Parts: sequence; structure tokens; C-alpha cells
Amino acid sequence: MEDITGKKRQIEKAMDEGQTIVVAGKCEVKYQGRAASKLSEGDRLLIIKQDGTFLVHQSKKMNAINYQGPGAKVIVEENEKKLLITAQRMKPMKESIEVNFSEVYGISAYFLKDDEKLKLFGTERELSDLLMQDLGVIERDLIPLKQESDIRHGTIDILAEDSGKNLVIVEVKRREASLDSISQLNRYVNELRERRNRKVRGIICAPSITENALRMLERLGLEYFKLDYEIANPSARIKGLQKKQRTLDSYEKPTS
Amino acid sequence: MEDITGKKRQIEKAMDEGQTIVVAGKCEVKYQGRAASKLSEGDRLLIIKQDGTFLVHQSKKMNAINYQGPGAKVIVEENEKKLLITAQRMKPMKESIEVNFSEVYGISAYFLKDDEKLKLFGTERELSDLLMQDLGVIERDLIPLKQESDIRHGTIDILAEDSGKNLVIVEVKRREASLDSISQLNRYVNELRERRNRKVRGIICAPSITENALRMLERLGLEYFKLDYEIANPSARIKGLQKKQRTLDSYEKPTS
DNA sequence: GCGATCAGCGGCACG
DNA sequence: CGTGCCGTTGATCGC
Repeated sequence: MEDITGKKRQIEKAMDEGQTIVVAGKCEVKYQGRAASKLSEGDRLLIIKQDGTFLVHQSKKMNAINYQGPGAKVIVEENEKKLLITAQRMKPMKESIEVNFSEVYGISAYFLKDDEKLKLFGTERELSDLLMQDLGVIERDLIPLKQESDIRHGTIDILAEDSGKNLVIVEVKRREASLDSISQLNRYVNELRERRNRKVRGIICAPSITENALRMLERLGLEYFKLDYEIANPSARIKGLQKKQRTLDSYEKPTS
Repeated sequence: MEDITGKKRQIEKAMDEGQTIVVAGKCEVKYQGRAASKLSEGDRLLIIKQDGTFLVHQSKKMNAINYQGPGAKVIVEENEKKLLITAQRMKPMKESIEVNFSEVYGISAYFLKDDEKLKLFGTERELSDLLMQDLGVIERDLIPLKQESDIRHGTIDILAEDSGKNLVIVEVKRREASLDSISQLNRYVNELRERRNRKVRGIICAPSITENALRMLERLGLEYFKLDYEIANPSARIKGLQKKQRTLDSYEKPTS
């Protein structure tokens, strides 16, 4: 027979100490909150973090099947000879998960000290930054006006001006552009067209675009620029782009 | 001193047997693929599932800091007295994670048998199904034409007709509608307006809407209907909605 | 298989 | 705080 009380105490102690806890066992899971769910009995992994994060993992797939984010209060109880672990949260609204273990296969707990943050390369923001250095890669004589320009109905990635003094809105995507990318760009273009008397162009700048999105784009009179980039150093690099700094240098200080 | 070879064998054996494995330890993590990342040394949890899922968790937050989805090939190596675990995947493109452990605090492995699937209530689809039974809750004499209607630039949740024989597009949202919800609805409305000669109305149907989204909605001449629902039985229930079945019953078989 | 959309999206940055 | 929007988004469902 299982010593449920002992396991309960073991988990509670680890929680008090701020450990990260993994419980493996057979359980059923109920959730009620923004939605509601029921998961019948099966073998799962439960992970409890010190910040209240609460994850129930099945043996397949990436995402937790049930979860609670940081800030959840976790309670461990003994309930009819079962180990019942509950996580409750008030934000974004009152919600709770109940994990009811009929069997516990194992419990591990670790002190995890980790202040490191992920350094990520190849984000949209990085691509946007690179483009700001030389919009000429998209179109000759295209000059940047503003990055992250807030308008009423959203934020424009890059606002620019072409050689004919037309406003150009550039929407940057790190992956294939689809219908909603086009809708997003169209939203910005429409707003500026209403507000300004200038001609306004819209360019979607992405490594690829779905066929359907391209059709919609053309129907709307918007444009697509294929953004050729790779992630190497690590640091993203846009094919054909030359930093202004380097260009200036090579003019002012030719290789001697 | 650590028996790295033993740990390597332990993990490999568990993988061969299809177990779900948890490794706790101090490691650094590198990723290269759709993007690239570097995470300096710290204490983490590594989870390896039988389907290739590969998760590196820090002691805080819900999401894995580095990961690889189902289908990844996992290799365990001994590398300069460290335990190096690599996950590689070819889809959606060639990418790999390297987790290099300088210390291993613990290894657990479990056979997790679980064929259960989550039953989820309160999804958008469920709300849409309920609305299809009686669109009168949105507007008197609104009759449903088609659910999930594919058009060129997307899929309309509910296509209906009002008492004036106008087409009505209903976009259902289970949570607060924001700018992109409005863009989405607007996209559908514009397409049908081009293709048909009838008047086309668009209604966003959500529990709430952001201030800004409401302004955009009004500016576009679209409409908002507040969708009051709760999740109780469990099964979603829309306030004011009466199932056709029940309504018919009460007329044909009044309480005796 | 691609593609469009939802998700209890989560998380972040900026007003 | 809200809120807009990105994400190595993931997962699902339809064609």
C-alpha cells in the first residue's frame, strides 16, 4: 500500500523550499476556468515550479494537456486514499485544475538555480532593425521615416518614403506571410490613406507567401518583397543588404 | 566524480524502451534552426518523450525555454566529460538543440500508458454550434445559411440572412475581440461585397471587445454583439439562447 | 501534404 | 493596468 501522507508531506516540503517538483503517476484531471475540461485516468507527468507554474504532460506532444501559469496556488491533499493536487489562480479569471492521483510512480524535486535569459537571434525585430539600416535592399531610394510607428489601429513595423515622395508601409514577417499578414498590412494602409492625402503603398516583406495571400495582396494593390535571410553567426543576415556604415567606410577609406 | 557513461546508458536504455525521461542538471543550451539561440549555464529540467518531444524547462514560466516537437531524433553522447544530449528534426526544416550538462542532479524515467484524449468545453466551435441552433439571440429573424463557409480569403464562421434578405457574416470569438478579429471580419465582408450584389453586414460576436477594436468596427460600419456565455455542466451555455428543440417542445407539448 | 484558423494560446513591450 | 502583436508559436481540421 502507498504512503499517501508521506508523499503529501514530501511534496509540501519541496514546495516550501522552492524546489521544482516532478510527480509521475496515474491520474485524472479536471479543469474549470476560461474553459472547462476533463481528462480520464491515464499516466502523466506533473511539474510544479516555484512560481506556481503547473503542467500536466502526457507521453506525447509538446504542449501540456492541462496547465496553470505563474501565480497559481498549489494545494496538496489526501482525498479518499488518493493524492489530490490542486492549482488555483485568480488571473486572468478564477480557475482551477484538480489532478487526482490513484497511483504515484515517483516524485523528484530539485533546487534549480538559474538566472540566465535566452539570447535569441533571427526574430522579426532583428530583421526589422537590419532593414532600417538600408531599405535599399527592398527598393532603391527607399528611405526610412520611423520604426514601430503607432497609429490608431495598430503599429507599423517600418514607415518609409519612396523616390516619388509616397508613403510606404513595410510589414516584416520572419516566416511565410499568410492571409492575416495581408489583412494586417491592409489595415495600416487603409488608415493612412484616410488620414493623409498622399499616396500610400504597402509592402509585405517575408521569406515567402502563400498563393492565396499573394492573390489577395494583388487584388488589394499591395506589394510583396521576398526577404532572403539566413541566421549564421549567430545573428541574422539579410542577403544583399549592406550596412550603411560599411558602405561609407569603403568609400572614405578604400583598401590601401 | 560522475559516471557519465552510466548515465548515458541509462538514458539510452529508457529511450529504447519508450519511457518518458526527466533529466535535471546544470547545462547550457544551443539551438539552431528556424531561429538560433544560446542559453548560458544554469539549472534546468530536460524532458524527453517517446515521440521525440524534447523540452528544456527553467524554474519559472510555463513555456519550455528551448524545445523540439514530435519527430525529433535524440542522441546521447559523452563529450569532454560532459553529458551532451542532442535533438534533431528535419521538419519544418533542419534544426537541432544541444543540451550540454556539466552536472546531472537526477534522472527519472517512467512508462506512461495513456490513450485518453482531453474533452474540452467552451471552445469557439461549441459556441458557434449553439448559435447555429438559434441565431435569434443575436437578432430576431436572423436565419442561418451555412456554418464554416469557405470563401476565397478564408472561412466564415456563420453565414446568415436577416429579415431584409441581406447577407450577414457572423464572426464568433470565445474571448475579447481585438483589432485582428475586426480585420478578419472585414476581410470576409469585403470579399462577399465584391462578389455579390446584395448588401452584406458583418457582426462580431464576442464576450467583450477592446475600445480600439470597437472604434475600428464602427468606422467600418460593422457591428458588435455581446456574447454572454458561461461554462457550467460542463458544456457552454449562451445566455438568452433557447434550443430550437426545447422551444418546439414547449409549444407542442405544453406542461400538462 | 498544404493552408487557414483557433488556442484555457503565452509572453513581451509600450502606452 | 490594458492591448497590440510576435512566437523556433503549437495543434487541429479541412481541402
